[in-house]
Amino acid sequence: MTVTGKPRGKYAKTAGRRREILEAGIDVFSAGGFRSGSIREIAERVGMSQAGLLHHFANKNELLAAVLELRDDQSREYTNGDEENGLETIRGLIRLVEYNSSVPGLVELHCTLSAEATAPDHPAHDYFVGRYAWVNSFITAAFERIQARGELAPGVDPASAARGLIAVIDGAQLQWLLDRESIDMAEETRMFVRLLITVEL
Amino acid sequence: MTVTGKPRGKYAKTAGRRREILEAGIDVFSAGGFRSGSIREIAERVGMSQAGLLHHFANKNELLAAVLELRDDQSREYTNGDEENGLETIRGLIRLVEYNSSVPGLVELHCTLSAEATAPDHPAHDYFVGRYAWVNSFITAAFERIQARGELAPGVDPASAARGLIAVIDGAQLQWLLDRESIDMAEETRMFVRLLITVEL
DNA sequence: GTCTATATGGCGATAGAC
DNA sequence: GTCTATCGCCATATAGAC
Repeated sequence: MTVTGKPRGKYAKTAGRRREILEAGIDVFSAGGFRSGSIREIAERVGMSQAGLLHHFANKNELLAAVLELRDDQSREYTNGDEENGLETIRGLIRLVEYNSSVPGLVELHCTLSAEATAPDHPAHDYFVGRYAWVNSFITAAFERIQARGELAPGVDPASAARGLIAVIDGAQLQWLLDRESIDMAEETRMFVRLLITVEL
Repeated sequence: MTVTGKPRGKYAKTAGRRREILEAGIDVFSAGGFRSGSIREIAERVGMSQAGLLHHFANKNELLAAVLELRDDQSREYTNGDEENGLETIRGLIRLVEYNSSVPGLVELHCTLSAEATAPDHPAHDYFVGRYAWVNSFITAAFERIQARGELAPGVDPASAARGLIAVIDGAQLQWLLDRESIDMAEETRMFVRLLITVEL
């Protein structure tokens, strides 16, 4: 949605500032959630006043939307695997989980906001509902291709496998955030996938 | 921790009042989380002033602790199965998930608060860390007994199975709260358990 | 583009009357 | 046991100077 043609002149500085704000926004919303995180604190982190921040984003909701968009852009790079090969899609997902272990802030952001957003009146509710529906159909399609090659364990339904895989990933994140020594998110994910397929992962 | 000997006289009314407050607390903390939920709103729901509520609970944190304790008391009844039979313990867990489908408020409370409490400075952080550790060892022990009877699928580690089962349950709750039509929590849990064992569930 | 100042309102906690 | 009143703090958003 960002205008892409003009990153020069004084707009370059503005774009940089916006980016700084979004990074700080990830940190603050990660730790306190959206409702309790304050744009004041985000502003202080980038060394400006709260009113100064609101020059770049009309209001708090718009800032949240921009934060979510940035997060999406970043993690989408990981899912760009071979679209034809279902197993490769799943492997890409596991690589994403592995990468997530190195950026606790992003995991915290997702976990905190997705739970908060289960409330129907939350400003990110529709975003998360849509996102889960999309991810679900994406992973279901991958398992369907795996099944078509006869590599899905007998009695396993692709859609159910997708829901289960997403659940395992989210649930493992929660356990990991509560106690980082308690679980290896990627390993737990691999364990689950191995139960679902008949070939080497 | 409640004094159990004296539910008569004027204390009976107080105990009833406390209970009312806790029920309303579940509703409010479910919807808005602890940080954004206000004791003012809880008070209004039971028809009293905020100061009146604070006669029963010294402060907001103490109210949260009491809410969590009540929730624990309620769900503990479901885990009282046959301690010797590992599979029966798992079945009890699935019955609990089934029951949860009928009380969205409790699911919301757990999902919202556990995510919020991943922040180390959250007043319920220690509670959730301890609770997950306890549940984990409880379920691990169940899978160990299943394994001892030769009913665990080959190559499955009891501790890993426990972590995975907890993850599936938590993750399914999140999907269910975001879209109640998208998933059957108990069925998804059963699907996972069937992958882990070699006998009928 | 960033600031100060301010309007407006919600919060938790306490003091003290009844 | 419950209330009203109030204190002190923090929040978002806006107006207007520079």
